[in-house]
Amino acid sequence: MSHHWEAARGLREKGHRLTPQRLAVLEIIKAGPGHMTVNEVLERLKPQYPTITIPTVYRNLQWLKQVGLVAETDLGGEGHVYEYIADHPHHHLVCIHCKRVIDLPHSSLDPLFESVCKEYGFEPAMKHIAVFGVCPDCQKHKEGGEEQSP
Amino acid sequence: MSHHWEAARGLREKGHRLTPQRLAVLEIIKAGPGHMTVNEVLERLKPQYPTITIPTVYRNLQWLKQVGLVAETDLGGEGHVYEYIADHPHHHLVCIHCKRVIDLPHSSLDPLFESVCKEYGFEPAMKHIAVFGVCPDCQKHKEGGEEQSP
DNA sequence: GTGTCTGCAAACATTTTGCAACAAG
DNA sequence: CTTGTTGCAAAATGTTTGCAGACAC
Repeated sequence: MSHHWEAARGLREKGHRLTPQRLAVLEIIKAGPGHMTVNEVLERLKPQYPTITIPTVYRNLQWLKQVGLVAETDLGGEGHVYEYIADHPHHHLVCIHCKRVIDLPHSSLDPLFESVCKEYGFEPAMKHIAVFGVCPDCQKHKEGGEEQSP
Repeated sequence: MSHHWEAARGLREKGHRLTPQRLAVLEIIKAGPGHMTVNEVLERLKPQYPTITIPTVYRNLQWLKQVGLVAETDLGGEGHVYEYIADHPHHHLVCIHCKRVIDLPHSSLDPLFESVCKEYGFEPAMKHIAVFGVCPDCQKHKEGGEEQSP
């Protein structure tokens, strides 16, 4: 449960400083259910680190994104969401009605990425893509529930 | 240069109110070069409508988006960008280095949209998708220009 | 010990809202 | 005339910054 510190250890060699807050943010984001907003990360951090503040969370999330351990995505809600991505990139289908998020394997994006790469010489660098649309359930009851968040 | 009012006329039938500001926003966004931020729209509006304000621009942009004449996208910069889309959807490749935006025909997205539709029963509803990555030029001089905005 | 990170407070930018006056239909 | 829109001011986010003290290395 703590061998992912090794990934962080490697970062220390590269001149990065491993503070408790950084490792805590990393653990939270790794353990968390899918993606989390900055505030969700903060709330889960507070029990262990009551003194932690939003700027620190922002800075550490940016840092984690920069070193490639975390992906930042805009799922259309309030603010960005962050997710741990070690080595198996995946993406999201976001229902614009019920706000449900369906995981999309990276392979579905491959054709797009490849055609973009071959036809335009453009090298996609997205760890996460959010495709907005209507999920099967909401297609059935199109006049049913607009908002079914918990 | 004003036959696109017909599109707007049709909206009046459906109970939408056609104010000068709305038509002005539509004209600006239609004439504008590609995509524009809210502030860019506002600035271009001001010469003709010195009294127009940000909330009005926001509201009218939302309205245009709702009636399907304008697409809203997050290109990663500050705030969203808006673009006129009558009937030929297209998408964007955004270079994370030089910020250049390359147009991507809708056909490149078709395989993705179809696979998502068939395999997940999920109906994509995105008018615009932004794919972030590195453009050919920036791949060549990888240590060259990070920021080459005007 | 040095240089970076944290925490605090405040600033910032973007987007939204309440409301009185106004204009489209 | 009736209903929806405008413009103004202000608020509500979400995110960033400056700085003194603390901490990793």
